[in-house]
Amino acid sequence: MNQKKFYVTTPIYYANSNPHIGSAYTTIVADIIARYKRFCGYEVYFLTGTDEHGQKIMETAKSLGKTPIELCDELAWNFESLWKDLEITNDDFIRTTQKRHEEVVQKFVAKMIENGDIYKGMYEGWYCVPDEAFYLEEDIEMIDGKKCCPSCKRELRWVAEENYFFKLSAYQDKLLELYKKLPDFVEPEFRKNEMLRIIEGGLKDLSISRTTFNWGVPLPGDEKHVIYVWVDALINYISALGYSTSDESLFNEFWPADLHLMAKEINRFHSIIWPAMLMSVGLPLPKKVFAHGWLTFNGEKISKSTGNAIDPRVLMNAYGKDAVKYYLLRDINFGKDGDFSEDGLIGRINADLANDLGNLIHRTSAMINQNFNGIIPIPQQDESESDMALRKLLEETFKEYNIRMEKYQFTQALDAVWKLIGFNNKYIDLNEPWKLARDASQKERLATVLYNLADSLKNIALFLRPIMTDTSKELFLRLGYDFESWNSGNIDDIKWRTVKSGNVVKSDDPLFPRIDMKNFEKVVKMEEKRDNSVAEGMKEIQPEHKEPLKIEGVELIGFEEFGKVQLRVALIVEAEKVVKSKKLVKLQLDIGENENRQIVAGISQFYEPEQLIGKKIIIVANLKPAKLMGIESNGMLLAAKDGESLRLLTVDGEIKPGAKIS
RNA sequence: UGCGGGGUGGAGCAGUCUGGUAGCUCGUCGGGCUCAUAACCCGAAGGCCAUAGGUUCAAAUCCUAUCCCCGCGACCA
Repeated sequence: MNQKKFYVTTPIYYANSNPHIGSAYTTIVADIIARYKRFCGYEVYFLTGTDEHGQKIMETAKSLGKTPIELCDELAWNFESLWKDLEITNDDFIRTTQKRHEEVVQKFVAKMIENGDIYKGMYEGWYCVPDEAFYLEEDIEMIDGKKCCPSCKRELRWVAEENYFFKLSAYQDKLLELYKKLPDFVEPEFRKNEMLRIIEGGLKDLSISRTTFNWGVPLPGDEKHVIYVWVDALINYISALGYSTSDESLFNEFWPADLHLMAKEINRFHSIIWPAMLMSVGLPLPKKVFAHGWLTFNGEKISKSTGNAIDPRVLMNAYGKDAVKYYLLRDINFGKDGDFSEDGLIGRINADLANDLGNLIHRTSAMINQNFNGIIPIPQQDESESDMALRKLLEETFKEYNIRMEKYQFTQALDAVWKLIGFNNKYIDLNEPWKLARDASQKERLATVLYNLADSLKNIALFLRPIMTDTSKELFLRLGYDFESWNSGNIDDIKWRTVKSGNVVKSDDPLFPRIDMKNFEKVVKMEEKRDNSVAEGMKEIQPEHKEPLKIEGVELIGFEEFGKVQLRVALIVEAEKVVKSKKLVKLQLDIGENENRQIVAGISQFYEPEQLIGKKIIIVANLKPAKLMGIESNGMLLAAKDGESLRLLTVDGEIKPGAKIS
């Protein structure tokens, strides 16, 4: 028997910060796809992991006083334990610092070298040493006949750093061919078009090695260089399968991948660079790359700086895994950007889970209890008009559900299931079983109606199985099945009149109680989370978890460290709006000791220039100069910001400009 | 200004590729039912599909131009 195979991957997440709802989204979807495919009889391999090399990780580790591997260990653990809590069914968790991965990376790159796709070149250009930045020829400013930095006006130096390059440009035509041959290679379609435009616009060779730091995989043949993180990271998809090792059985079984899932910002790496790399070493290409959209949270973009990077566990613990998963898939059209809001989640829970599904379960089991002592009765052979309609709808739902799931259109798949749920509620009204129950001659009809309803619940449980696993399982148990019959279920068990008569229905508390908004406190409070208290709440909710590593702020700093920041009082002498800019105001400051200072601040939405003149504000006096819209800024003013409003920090009473703050 | 996404009844969205009665959920209003979680079922009101041109027998859908909103970057050091 040649069993159908399916290999699905998430990106490996960068071990630079903790998982949030965004990374959870990708992983949850991958998990649902894996579960669905298994349900359909596929042998599935599902891979996720962490990306642990690169300069950023080195720097983050340093700033936390840890070694890179200590940082990675902690963060990898945080990811792994989150997936465990979410009951993600990944088959492997790969870390790029594992030996099994690093060895494959070296072999892979060695092969690229062997095939003549890597060459040593110069990464060169006009470099501003103080700014640590390269500038393009067209951006350079000419001052006194010298090439100068457009930002700080200092003279630029021609700098050349030795690097290895991958001949990505050589794969332009082959990639175009690939996109032409497989129109569905990249989805959604608008993402494919985006990639096509990038390819058509011309591909530059990719610098794939670095010498300025060493936290990475050494380049074979020239160990001064480490391999560029992205090249390193992408190879995880095959290193996890044991490619080029003594045991290639997984690789032979599952490669090429059926689906690489990710968010849109890293689509380019998967749709252009990765296929080119595989072409270079002569391996088959993945069958599909799917780049989904971004989530906002309550309408705001998710970012660590605004503090709304919610730990998914907070929501899962408060509302239940299934509810959150249902909401994510039902309300956010997979592929496009979408908003995750707690109100939306509660709305779905009440309308769809409590009112429609939960209530259907409850009323059905209550009637079976009342009329048949909880035993699922035996139906009559005949089908009434409403029975036939129910049967027809079940068959249509089955088709629609599978078509949609195959295309990763979860919203539409769930929509179809909920139409079926809705019709079952209507079916009850059409048949009025409470009236049948009062008429002894209608006992058989009553049995049929209730049997059909129980049968529907069983089918609904199966439809929901890949997505709402706990609910599906619980529903099976309530219908008198044991765990084993649920666990061994298969998509083809979704069939008309196959629930077992004689099973004893368990009546229990409502599966999804309604959430009464009046007496309910939301888990995420927009105000509080800004000061990190979500992390506090999280500790309480799940004390069994090791305390999550805190990357952003909160850690204590020493006095000396604070002392490095020089704060001073400054008098605003002049203020003018920067032309053509939305936010910038240029300020001339008196900072005492006969010194004047120019700074540029992004506050024009909050203050008119006239209001500013004469104000005494607080500035950071020893900040590196920066260039904003071509204007030099030598410092930064302090201001308090709360959502839409912003107020400057000032001093309480008279004090000379230039006074130091300590 | 670049790149990308979007503007569809009060709210949130689908439909746009492959033109042909504008659909779903929530909300509102009216009715029904009582097995059920103040749930369920039926009905109604409410949209010139951002704007202006064009193609067509026919445009939310195709073409052109414009306006507005969001994300990233540029200017939030």
